[in-house]
Amino acid sequence: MPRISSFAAQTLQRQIHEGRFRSGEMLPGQRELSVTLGISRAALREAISTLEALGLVRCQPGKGVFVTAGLRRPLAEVPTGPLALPAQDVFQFRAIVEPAAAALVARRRNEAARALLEASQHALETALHKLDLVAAAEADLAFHLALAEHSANPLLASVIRSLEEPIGHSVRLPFAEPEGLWAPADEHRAVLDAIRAGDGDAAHTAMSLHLMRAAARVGIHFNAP
Amino acid sequence: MPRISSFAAQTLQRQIHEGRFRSGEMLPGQRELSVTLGISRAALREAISTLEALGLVRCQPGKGVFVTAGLRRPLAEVPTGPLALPAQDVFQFRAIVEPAAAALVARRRNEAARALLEASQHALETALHKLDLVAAAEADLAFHLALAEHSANPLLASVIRSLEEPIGHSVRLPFAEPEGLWAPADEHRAVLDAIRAGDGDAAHTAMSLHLMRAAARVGIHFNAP
DNA sequence: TGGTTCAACTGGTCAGACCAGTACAACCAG
DNA sequence: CTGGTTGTACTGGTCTGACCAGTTGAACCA
Repeated sequence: MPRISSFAAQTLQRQIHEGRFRSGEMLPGQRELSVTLGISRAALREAISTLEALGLVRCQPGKGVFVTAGLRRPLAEVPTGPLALPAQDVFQFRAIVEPAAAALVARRRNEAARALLEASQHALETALHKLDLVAAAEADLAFHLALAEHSANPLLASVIRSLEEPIGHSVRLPFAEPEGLWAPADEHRAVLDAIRAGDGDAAHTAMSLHLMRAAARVGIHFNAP
Repeated sequence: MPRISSFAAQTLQRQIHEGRFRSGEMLPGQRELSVTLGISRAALREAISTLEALGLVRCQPGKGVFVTAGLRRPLAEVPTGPLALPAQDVFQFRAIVEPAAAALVARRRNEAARALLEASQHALETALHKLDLVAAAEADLAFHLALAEHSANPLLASVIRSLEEPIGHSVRLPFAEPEGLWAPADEHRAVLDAIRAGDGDAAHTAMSLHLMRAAARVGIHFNAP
């Protein structure tokens, strides 16, 4: 890693990500910053050129260097809490990402993932037999989270994981309706069957159908993606 | 536009894309090049920093500056992204959420959204005409962000917004390839046409295709969701 | 009070110097 | 002749200190 300017670029990048410099804020002056970093202004300016090309900062002659990097708060920005997000939006978003996750899991044909999902499914059915709705909602959520976790896409997994709370809420909603109590379990089974068969398209369809029906059960309709 | 180093970066970009300097070749020495361009070496070096961040060029101390644009190179050598996310995962995730966002925008038939997207498209084409890759990548990213922002789903918008940097990085990658420079603009136009027509399915397909091709341009293939 | 001026910032550019690697040719000892 | 050493002329990387051109705001004067 020889190259002071690269090092400086990485340092600034990290500090921007860590929130040391926030979006829209001005960086310290180049003269001051070069002293702080212990490098010359020329090297600093090369680092800034790199950051500007990467779209993290923007220079304005006579004014300063401003951070333009996006607000780095994926989770904090999403209002969590049951009432913060319209259930319709949550269902719509889930209908976008979860079928994709199901399809990815199916195509992976991963034994461990399959076993975990079957365990969740078993827990859900057991809970329903005992009419333990709290445990059922828990197992239902676990199924969806496990699916995301084993999609082999870290981004997808992390996004769904970060939405655990609103998803948990939307999962709980249908259990408040006495009729069709077993519908979620049946629909999960369809997803599971497709995964067992390694059929990505079928898993996608099954999960899509599941979400659409779950939403319908609580009187929510959304535009299918 | 007053900024010698930007001008130099654009000039070199053009010369690389026009074949004045070919892939793998060494650029003239910085001292010589600065004289040729009529600027100081410091300014030239800032321009080279920009090109290196864009992945068009690679500096090797003691040897020279080499053109890497259009070279089939391992992904590891691609300029390091802000988050250390594999580009393949980013493209796969984008291929899940962005087509859905495009479809939602198309079905909304919102005039303001359409105008904003067309402005981004115009900015992209203008930048490409000037071979200003920094501005082009910026306009490209703006198009994708605007799409998410006007999907009318706050969750979708927030998730994509929070991934601005990895997305921005994956958007920049293809611009380092000299061939198919206009492909992103053409593919965006297809998406825009579908949105104008209010055809959600067509928008979904067009965006899906765009992401698949953009990934293919940098040698990345992922399982389509 | 209102307009002008001035000084202290900001980033942008420049010139010239030096260091640390690389490459290669010339050289000299075996 | 061969093989290793040395010298030298390149390369990019860094630093210093200077100056220019905008921006800003306070001090000043009409």
